[in-house]
Amino acid sequence: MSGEIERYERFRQDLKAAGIRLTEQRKVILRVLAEADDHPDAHALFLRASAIDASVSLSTVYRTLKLLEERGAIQRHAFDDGRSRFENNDVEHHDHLIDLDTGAVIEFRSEKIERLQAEIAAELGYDIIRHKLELYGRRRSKN
Amino acid sequence: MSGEIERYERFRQDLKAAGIRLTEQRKVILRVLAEADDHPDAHALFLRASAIDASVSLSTVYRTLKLLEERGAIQRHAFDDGRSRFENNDVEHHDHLIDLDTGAVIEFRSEKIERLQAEIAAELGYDIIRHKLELYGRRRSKN
DNA sequence: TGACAGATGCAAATCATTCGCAATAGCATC
DNA sequence: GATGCTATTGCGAATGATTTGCATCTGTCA
Ligand SMILES: [Mn+2]
Ligand SMILES: [Mn+2]
Ligand SMILES: [Zn+2]
Ligand SMILES: [Zn+2]
Repeated sequence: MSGEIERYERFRQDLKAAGIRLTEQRKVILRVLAEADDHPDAHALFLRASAIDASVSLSTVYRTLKLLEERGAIQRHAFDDGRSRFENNDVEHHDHLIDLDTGAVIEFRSEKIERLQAEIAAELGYDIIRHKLELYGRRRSKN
Repeated sequence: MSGEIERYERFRQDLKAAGIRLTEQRKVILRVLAEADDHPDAHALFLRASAIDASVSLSTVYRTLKLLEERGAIQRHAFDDGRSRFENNDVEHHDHLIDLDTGAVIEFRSEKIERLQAEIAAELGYDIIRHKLELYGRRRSKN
């Protein structure tokens, strides 16, 4: 992918601009996150980071994830498996369909659903700050 | 509410039919669940049950909740506060809007959204087994 | 009423995530 | 390039919700 380097640079700039130190460990984690095109959990990211630089600890992975989430650079998801999963936040908003058999996560976006959600909230007197839409399903048997 | 007793009876019948012992503790927990019209977590249910019968332990609340969930009698929700919340499963399917300021949980149902979800899944080659739609919002300021 | 498998309370174990703390290392300055 | 201050790190211990092992109790059915 060509976007990985830009993505990494964006992370880097953001931290630098905020006066946050760019440590070796953070660089590695930023790189791993920039390269990720899936929805890894903290442990998976720790493994990927460790492979590049064994000095990265799980604690620092957690701390960096929290930092980036607070800064809006990444998103945290809570699918039904107990762990938090993360993904870059520089992509268009989308929701997820989780394959119950394989665990595969499929992304989709429905303008209509997004609009309906806003309408429903408005009718109830609310503004939506964020939302969560997850479909859990099984591959349709082809008979 | 008039439905509470029927609801309690339904729980009772279900366990009995499955050859599961109707212990004092289970009766109390079933009653508390039958009376609940909110989305309490395990600890809240434990408090309500304890008030009726101090011999009910938190462990048994957890065990009973798991039992009822497995039997499809109650539903487990995982809103963004870390704990599981429960509700009777004998009501029409609905989704939730959570007030970020008060924690209030508002129920709603949109036929259109339900339909759209099924369509999207179908297009992706999937059948939806279950889904989760949660809106997190703030009361619209009235100016 | 008796027997016995299933259920309970309690404490200890899990599991993901966070935290305290002493040691380390960015980075601005000289 | 060396220095100093402070943020950051790794480690292990703490957390908080939930589960589990085990000795003891109790429904249920004969
Ligand atoms: Mn995604
Ligand atoms: Mn509900
Ligand atoms: Zn959406
Ligand atoms: Zn729904």
